[in-house]
Amino acid sequence: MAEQVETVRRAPLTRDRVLRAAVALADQTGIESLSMRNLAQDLGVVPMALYKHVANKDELLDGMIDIVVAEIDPPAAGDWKQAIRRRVLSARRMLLRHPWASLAIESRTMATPAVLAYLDSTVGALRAGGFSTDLAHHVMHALGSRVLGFSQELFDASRQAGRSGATVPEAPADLPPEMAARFPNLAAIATAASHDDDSVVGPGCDDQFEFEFALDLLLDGIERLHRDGWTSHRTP
Amino acid sequence: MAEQVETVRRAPLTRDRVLRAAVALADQTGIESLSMRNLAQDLGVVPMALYKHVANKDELLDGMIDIVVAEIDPPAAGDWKQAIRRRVLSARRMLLRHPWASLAIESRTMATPAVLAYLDSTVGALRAGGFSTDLAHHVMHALGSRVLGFSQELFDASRQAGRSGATVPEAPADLPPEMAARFPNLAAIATAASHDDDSVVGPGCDDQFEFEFALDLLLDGIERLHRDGWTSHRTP
DNA sequence: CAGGCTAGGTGTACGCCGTACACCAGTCAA
DNA sequence: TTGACTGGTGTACGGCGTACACCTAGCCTG
Repeated sequence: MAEQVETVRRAPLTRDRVLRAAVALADQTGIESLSMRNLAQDLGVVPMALYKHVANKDELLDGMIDIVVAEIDPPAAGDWKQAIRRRVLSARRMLLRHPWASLAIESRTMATPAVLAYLDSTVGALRAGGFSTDLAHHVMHALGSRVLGFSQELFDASRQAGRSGATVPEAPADLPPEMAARFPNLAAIATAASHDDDSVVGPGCDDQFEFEFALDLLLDGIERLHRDGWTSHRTP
Repeated sequence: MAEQVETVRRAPLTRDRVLRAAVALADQTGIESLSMRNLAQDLGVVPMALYKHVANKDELLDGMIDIVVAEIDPPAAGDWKQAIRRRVLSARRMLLRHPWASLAIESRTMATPAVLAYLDSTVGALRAGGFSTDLAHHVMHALGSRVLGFSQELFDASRQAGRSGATVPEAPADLPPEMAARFPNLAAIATAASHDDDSVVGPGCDDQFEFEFALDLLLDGIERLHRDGWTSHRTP
């Protein structure tokens, strides 16, 4: 009386099993050799079976990103500076564990829930530290591109797939109300950017300003180090 | 007496014509629809003809990167800070003109001549401003990931295609002598990193340190703004 | 128990991709 | 004249994402 007809019944596929297998495969063999066919083979299944659990390869990648972003440590209590620092370093460790992730994240349009949650709680840590929404907004841009390219172009749609250089500001595109409810801190800085400044030419998020803000922040710091004769050697 | 047999003799392909057509195509239709077949069609030629001018698609991408990187303004004379600032902003304008370039650059191993020349002359501007090679080295890392992801992992090979998380430092991998001669400033900071510090655990470029250096630079600047109640509004 | 619905795995097929390989038409040096 | 070399051609192969039709097992309802 054989328990099963002939083979040990394989555990049934689930979306989660598919995504985790995809992450493992990308970790081991690199993102460029992650194909639906290879992934299916890893799972002992025919390629088309995957499409019962993810809509297509893009959605698979989005799901993988959500999984690894969720690995970033939650924000710690206490001093905002320490909290942010730890958070960013945790994100970096995640990226080192999953070398494909950084490029994958940058190449997506990225509005996945886990990414938004990550950004939102980071903004939350800033605001808890007493930052104005205005400053928190710019700080997120400044930090963003450092830690993963995250949030760099979060608030405008102009980045889309390589549209020719037309840099029309486009719509302010603040979060839809359902999102705003789930991510209040993000909503706060998004709307802050829109209504704060009547003086500035267009509404929405001034990408150029953000870029120069971060750049000048770096340059001023660098100038200070230079002036003070900074060196990485501990004095002997 | 027809001048040509039947068709107006098409201008002969050259490597440069191929690369520029590829850049134009990527600008117009996005990098994801740049295929050897589409490119060949644009040039009025059969796909395989391209391979007489570029070895393969990866080399095509490298060539495209060289072309757009060469568009970045050369460093201006005078104040280092102004010079770097202008340079970085020029690079940014290039990236806005060629939206595909930033991802393309980050996904390559990137040791292409134009990229190295760009980095080298930037280091040169710093040194001309009196920076120690030590400081210039760290500054390049701090600036690097801001402007394009450039130089981020320039001096180590560990980034390679998604090798599993093994973060072995690997060989210091300073420039081969022929490269060192062409890019003296790069060579200076590369070797500076290797021989300066006997105290540090391993030789070579400490990636983690670079990352924290840049991060702390940002955080300190941010802290200062926060303390001073900075706001982007001009006082009314 | 019969019948049918549905979720999930299968098989085949299509059009795209990069590119290996054999070929061929001019041009030019010997 | 000849023979090599340069650059464009044609065919073909294996891999990719995925549309579409199919099958099967389990369950719900009568």
